[in-house]
Amino acid sequence: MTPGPVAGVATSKVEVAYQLIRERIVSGRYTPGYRLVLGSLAKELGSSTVPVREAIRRLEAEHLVEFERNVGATVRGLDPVEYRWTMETLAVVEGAAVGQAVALLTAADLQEARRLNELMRAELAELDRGDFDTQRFSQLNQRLHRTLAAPCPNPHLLDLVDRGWRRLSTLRTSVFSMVPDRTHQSVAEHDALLDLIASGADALVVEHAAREHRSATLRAVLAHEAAQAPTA
Amino acid sequence: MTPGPVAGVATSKVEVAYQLIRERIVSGRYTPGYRLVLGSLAKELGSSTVPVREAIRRLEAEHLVEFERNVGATVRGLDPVEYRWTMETLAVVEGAAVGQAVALLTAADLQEARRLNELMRAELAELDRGDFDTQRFSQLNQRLHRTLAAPCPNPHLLDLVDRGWRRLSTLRTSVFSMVPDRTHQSVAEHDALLDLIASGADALVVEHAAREHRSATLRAVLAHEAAQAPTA
DNA sequence: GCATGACAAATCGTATACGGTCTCAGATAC
DNA sequence: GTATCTGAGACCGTATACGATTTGTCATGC
Repeated sequence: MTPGPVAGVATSKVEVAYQLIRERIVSGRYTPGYRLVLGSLAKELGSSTVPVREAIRRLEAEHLVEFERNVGATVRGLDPVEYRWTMETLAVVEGAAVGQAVALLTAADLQEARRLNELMRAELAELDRGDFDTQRFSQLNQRLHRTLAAPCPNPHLLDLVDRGWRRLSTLRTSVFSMVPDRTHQSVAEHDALLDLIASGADALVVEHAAREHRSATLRAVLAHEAAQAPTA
Repeated sequence: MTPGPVAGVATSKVEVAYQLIRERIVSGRYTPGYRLVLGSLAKELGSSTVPVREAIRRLEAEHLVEFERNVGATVRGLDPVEYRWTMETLAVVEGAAVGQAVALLTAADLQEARRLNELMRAELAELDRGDFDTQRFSQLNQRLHRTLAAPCPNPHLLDLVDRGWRRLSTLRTSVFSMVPDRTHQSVAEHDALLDLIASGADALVVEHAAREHRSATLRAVLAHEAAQAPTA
């Protein structure tokens, strides 16, 4: 036996199923409401339903899927209310993570963050030419945020930040395509945040700025929603 | 079949196993390092290993148990490092929750909090008589904290707070019995925090105070540990 | 006496099987 | 035409079974 020469056995079927399903949710292949049928997934993975079930329960714990007894699992969407809770929580934990990371940020980290923001700015220049790639912009944005939070020494906090990002990634459309105004503001706020860090500002001040940066996005989205559907 | 007349089917075996094991961990019956053997638990519960396994994986997601492939699950302890990460994270999320709750706190909530703190103070008076009940003191402390955080409208945040508390409850000995000094300081800080809230202080100020209150406990424990075992 | 290897027991990981529950379509009564 | 009932199909929940992996023990060789 042993199909894979060495590393074949290292990962369990649960892990395989978990990675596959999660990737499909995060990448948008499975959109909110999509039904995750144990039997079908098991057949596709060449396994039984037991590992698939366990993987789905794990995704449930991360709020990526919804599970109803005797009915089944569906991909969870982010309704406006959930979006708000998630963003508020992310503002808190990401702010704290960045605040704790600031003392450990190296010059290289800061430079990388600036580079990413410049790439975002460059992408933004395409906007006038009608060749703006929202997907790429969002990806750069996330990488920048990750760069600033990564040195945080508290793994629990980083895990909460990761979970928040993952939930947001289930949104089919990027926030930046919904509220185009936020693109320019975002880049400008990144600059301000990086300047603040470079100036050696106090951790609490940086934390507050990072939190405000995310809260501002949330406020923009809420305002946009209110404008779209005034009869809420 | 159907041993229970009506409500027997409402809960799944997974849920039963989860509740049972969690209760035993939190109550201290299963101490850190205790091995959770699937077969034994299944036999005790009158079920198969499959639901027990799922329950244990759920507890793993909450960091209450540790799972190693092909080896098994053990109850997780809070080593000093883990304790620190947990307390730091709790300081952040609990602070934020209290900060968000402050605008929604009713006079009755505040009064209840004051009452609980007075009960703590009363318990403290027993300390000199050698009749101090650490358990009760800790319980009052947690109820007070819960009272202040509960009105926070963000369920995600409250969930994180709850998880933090649950992890801390796995400590066999209360912090207050380890570092007796913190008892008096804690009560005093509660008073200050309640005064701050009653004075209509800004949410950010309250948040910071709540965070500092918990951070102070962490610092006290760390200092105590350093004094106990200087050769770390 | 200590290291090394093989064997056995314990336990995990997953496939298969089957009973229970839900959903939905079609038929029947009004 | 609408509402209710009935039945079949799909799917979930869990028991059982068995192969795979780990761990500890004991014998063997140095």
